[in-house]
Amino acid sequence: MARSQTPRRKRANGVESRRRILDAAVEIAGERGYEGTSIAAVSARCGLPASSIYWHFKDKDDLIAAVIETGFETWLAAFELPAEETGTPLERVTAMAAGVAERLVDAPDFLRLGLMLALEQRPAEPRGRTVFLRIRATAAQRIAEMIAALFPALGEDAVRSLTVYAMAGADGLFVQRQIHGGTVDLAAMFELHARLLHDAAARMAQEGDERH
Amino acid sequence: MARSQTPRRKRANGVESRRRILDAAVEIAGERGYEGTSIAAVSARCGLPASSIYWHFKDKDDLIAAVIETGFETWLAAFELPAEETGTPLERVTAMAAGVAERLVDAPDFLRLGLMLALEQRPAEPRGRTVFLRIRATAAQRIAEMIAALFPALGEDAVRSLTVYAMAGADGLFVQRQIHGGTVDLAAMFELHARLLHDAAARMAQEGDERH
Amino acid sequence: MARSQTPRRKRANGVESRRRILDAAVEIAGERGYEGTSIAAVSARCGLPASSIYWHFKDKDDLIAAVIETGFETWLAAFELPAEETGTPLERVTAMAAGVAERLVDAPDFLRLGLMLALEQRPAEPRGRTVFLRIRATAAQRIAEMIAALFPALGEDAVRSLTVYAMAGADGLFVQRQIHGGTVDLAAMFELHARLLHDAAARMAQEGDERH
Amino acid sequence: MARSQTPRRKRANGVESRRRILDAAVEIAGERGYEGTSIAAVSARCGLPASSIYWHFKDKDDLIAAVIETGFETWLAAFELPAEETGTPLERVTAMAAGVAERLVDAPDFLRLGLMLALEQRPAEPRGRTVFLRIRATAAQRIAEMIAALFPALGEDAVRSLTVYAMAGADGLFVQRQIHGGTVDLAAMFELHARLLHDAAARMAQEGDERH
DNA sequence: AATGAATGAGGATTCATTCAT
DNA sequence: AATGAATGAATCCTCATTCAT
Repeated sequence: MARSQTPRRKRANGVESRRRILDAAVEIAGERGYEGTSIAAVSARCGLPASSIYWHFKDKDDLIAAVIETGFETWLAAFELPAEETGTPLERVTAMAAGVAERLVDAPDFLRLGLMLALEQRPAEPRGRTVFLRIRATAAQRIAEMIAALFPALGEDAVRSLTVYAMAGADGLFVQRQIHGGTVDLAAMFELHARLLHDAAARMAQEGDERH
Repeated sequence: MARSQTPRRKRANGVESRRRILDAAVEIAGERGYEGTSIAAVSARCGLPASSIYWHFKDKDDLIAAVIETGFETWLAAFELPAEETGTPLERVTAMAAGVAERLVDAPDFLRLGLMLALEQRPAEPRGRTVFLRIRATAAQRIAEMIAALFPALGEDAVRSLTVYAMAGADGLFVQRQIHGGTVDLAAMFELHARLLHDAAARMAQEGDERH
Repeated sequence: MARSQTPRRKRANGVESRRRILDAAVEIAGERGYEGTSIAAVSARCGLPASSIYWHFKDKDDLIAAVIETGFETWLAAFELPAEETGTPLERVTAMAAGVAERLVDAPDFLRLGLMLALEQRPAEPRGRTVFLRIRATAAQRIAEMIAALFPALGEDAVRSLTVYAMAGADGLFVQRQIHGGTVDLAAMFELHARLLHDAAARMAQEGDERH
Repeated sequence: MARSQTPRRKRANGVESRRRILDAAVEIAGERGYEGTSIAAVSARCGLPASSIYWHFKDKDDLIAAVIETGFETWLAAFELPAEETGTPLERVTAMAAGVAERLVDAPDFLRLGLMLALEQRPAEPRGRTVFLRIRATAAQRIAEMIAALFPALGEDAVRSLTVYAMAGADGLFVQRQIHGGTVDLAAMFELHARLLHDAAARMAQEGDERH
């Protein structure tokens, strides 16, 4: 009985701790990249001793990978899929782009980290990089399917090119936002991106048609 | 005569050494980013002891900044400006894009480093980041001027948007290339980028015209 | 049971380790001063790796400050206060001086370090210096009170002068001892110091009296 | 002829350079002690490259020793010896003390350095320390002779004690001045010191007399 | 008389990680 | 579930010194 007087708190709570560590880690890693993220810094920011971090994660690599994973999960969870599959192709491409733009505005930490990892080219690739690239690949797959569905006349190569261009635009606009901050109107830029992609797809579809 | 037989143990040659250090540093920093670049690694790759690196550069920060600076200089030097200012706007935009694409293929180290620095958001900003952003800003200025010249009907905002989009596309395509390697046909993608930019500019110019 | 045979490689014991580090540090710093004290040397003398020192102390500055602090504490603890407040002024001053002389003989490391720190005049003052000066200031206060109590006729200025002279004599004799070693009979010299101080105080008190 | 157009300056001038180096070195060493004085810092303060310092001085030890030597020379040079050997013993002791006090006020760098060296107790004694102690020894000799001359009745031991006490007072007051700055009125304190020394000598001389 | 360049040893400090409790 | 203590390897950088010119 005397025991339960000091209530809850400090009653070791794994889930909570794990979350706190991850929260601290995204912030730091999103600011400073993989190497710039020291366990000591994460420990300082989350208030748990470094050794506790090792109770929850095998090693730094594991921690960063988890950051990417859960970061992506929460990012995805925020998406309310438009579901209704109606409207002109332009409308649908634009709607999609608007969704991405919206998500991009306030979840930059995990994405920034991901991009940094993606740019690195070191011999022993961090697992977080692999995870991030896998996620990107499935995203690209999704985009490719959408393009193919909206413009059935497009050949495989055209779809591939457009997909690459679509991803590139998203990455690039994200980078612009990182660099120039609020100055860049992500919503407007993504609307432009959607429009240009749509026009390009439409033209390519037509050209492809004519050729046959 | 007999004297010059042994090359006399490391004849002091500042310029040469500095170059060797910078060469080693771009490679490493381009692969692993700022934090990932250890002075010891640079020392190992260039053959000079770490303390010698500090003769040529005040600090790691100074070294990285110099890497960005000279990296950009050599990058620019490789550009053969088309000079002849003729052709349709589309031709000219495309030519410009082709030039950039070409440069992007084989000078990725310094650019990758620059992008990584740009993405970082640490409290004490590395000087290299500042330098890189300054360079980018003048590049953006150049692009804006070109767009304004080719499409005089465009308003300020339109030029700004198109410039951001142009830079974003370039960054994004560079990132795609880093991630997917040779799979991405930079020349083709930049041609597409140029075309879309041109079409967008043309349409905006027309819309602006009609409004008045 | 079989288990506890090997003392299990360095059983963690914070308090013990901290003490060992401090012990090693006083010795070295007392011999060579602040800059002359390398963490590596301390590590070597106390047997703990350098990195362990940093578990116990934030920095070298922190370590040296702790050396001064605990050095002074143990030094003070060794004083058996005469308690009995009787005897002629001369007897009491002499008793006090004898006590100090005694302490000065065998606790020179921490004091030598303190004096060296006090003499330094570098822009970024080591924290140990501040601590040492604070301690000295309270010691001086104690001396001033004693003088004022024994010679109530003395004015403020006279007390201040005598206090400065008392401290100066102590410092100076300590220095002589450091330089000339056993040759200097600290006990005798401090007895002389006490006598002269007493005479000066007595005369000043008398002069002050006559003036009114 | 064309040669002498750019006049004097930079016309290598050994004496000048040597002086600049020494000036820089006293300042720095007087602030930070032996170990705290880096050749690089001296080089920065005097404007000559580190390698030039090695042209004028064999090594750091040599430089510091030279600092002590020349520091002492200029210090001594400033003394205008009272020469006239008249007056009561008290007057003469006081005059001497006044002279020392005066010199002590504005030449603290070299003395501070000397004291720091004297306090150090490291295995490999810097040559500067030896030099400083030698100088002190001759100074002590001078004092002893003066005391013996003024109080012929004093025995050897008494002279020795008084000499030690005289030096100790000077050192201690110097230290007080270093610590408390202008607050300490060196002139007044040295006058007190002289008076007390004189009284002690007089009494000792009398006691010695009576004993016989 | 002077100096630019170089260099190995050592400086303080931080790193990721482990382990006994 | 958590943590205080420890640790070897690595970090950046400064040190005193040398040497060819």
